[in-house]
Amino acid sequence: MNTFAEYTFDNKVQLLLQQKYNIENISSPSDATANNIVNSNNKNNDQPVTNMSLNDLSKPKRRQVKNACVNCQKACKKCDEGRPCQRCVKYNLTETCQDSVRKERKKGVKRGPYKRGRLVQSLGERVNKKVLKKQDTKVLVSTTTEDDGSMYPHKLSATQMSVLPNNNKCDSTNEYVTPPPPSAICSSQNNLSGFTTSSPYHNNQFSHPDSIVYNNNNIMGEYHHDRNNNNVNMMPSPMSNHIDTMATNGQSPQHCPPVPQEHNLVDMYSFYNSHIRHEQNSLNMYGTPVGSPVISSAHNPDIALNTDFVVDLSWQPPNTEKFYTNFYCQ
DNA sequence: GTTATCGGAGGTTAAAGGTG
DNA sequence: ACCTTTAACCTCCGATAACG
Ligand SMILES: [Zn+2]
Ligand SMILES: [Zn+2]
Repeated sequence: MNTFAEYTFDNKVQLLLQQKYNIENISSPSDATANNIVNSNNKNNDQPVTNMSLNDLSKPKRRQVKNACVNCQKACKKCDEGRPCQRCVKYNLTETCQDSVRKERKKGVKRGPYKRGRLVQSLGERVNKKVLKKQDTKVLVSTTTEDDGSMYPHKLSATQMSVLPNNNKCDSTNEYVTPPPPSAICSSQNNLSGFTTSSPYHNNQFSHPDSIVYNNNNIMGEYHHDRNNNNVNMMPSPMSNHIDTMATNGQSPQHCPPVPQEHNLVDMYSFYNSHIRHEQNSLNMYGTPVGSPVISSAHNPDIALNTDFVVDLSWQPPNTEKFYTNFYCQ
């Protein structure tokens, strides 16, 4: 049974999630395990958690009733749901077979800080869970991977996805900014330190969307970043003929410092976030500076090997409905 | 041998602690 | 606001005691 049928991802992604969480249906209980425990002040690393099925081999779980009857409780014996319960019938205690009363849990008991640290899930983990819980069924997908420039999810495979941090939203103001540019698997002519003018990301810029909204196997919308629509605050991407920035809306390109080459996405995006976006992005001008990362799996094999999705979580464009989880697929 | 007892292993769950 | 951890509270397995 495929419980992901109504999802917007291709079968490979669904299979990957199923295998990863060792589940068959969505209502399975919490899958939190001791994996990936870090100190609460540590940074989130985006290594995916595997082996959700470590305790597969353990004995079956003990079943117990929610509320034992008074007689069984006193005897420390197994009760059942019936009133009278089987044991009370057997011992002729049917008149007194009633639910035992449960104490209310004490309030105000201080505990101190967590002793074992906190299970910090990578962004990808969290998003996967959302997917499994059928939240955010509207998904924005952007990709640039195929040779033909197609952006459509059915062309993607799970192994080509990776995870990005959630840096889309301004933390301390009401200003919403563009998310960082999507990474892309690029041809060898691209590198980490900048876009080239012949990036396959844009080699079909007028015939292929840079992003699409994909919902229940239907294409809900396409977005081209050379459109000048302020309200459609899609991620910017570099125009091939823009040297300094990828300003939209006919505004002049502006100079900005290049993003240093980094070998991990978190670092790159945190740089982008802290140094670039506040200078470059505003409600009126969305720009991606030269030097914004374009990731090539050839340049950073770890990305291809260790990650599943490229994801930006929800952000809110000005004066529009809330957007949903975005999956950037490498 | 049969039944009663009950320590404590294992299960449940809501308040405390933590994050964005 | 929402999620995870922790521990209070619970059930009942199974070792042992009590019984006859
Ligand atoms: Zn009972
Ligand atoms: Zn009973």
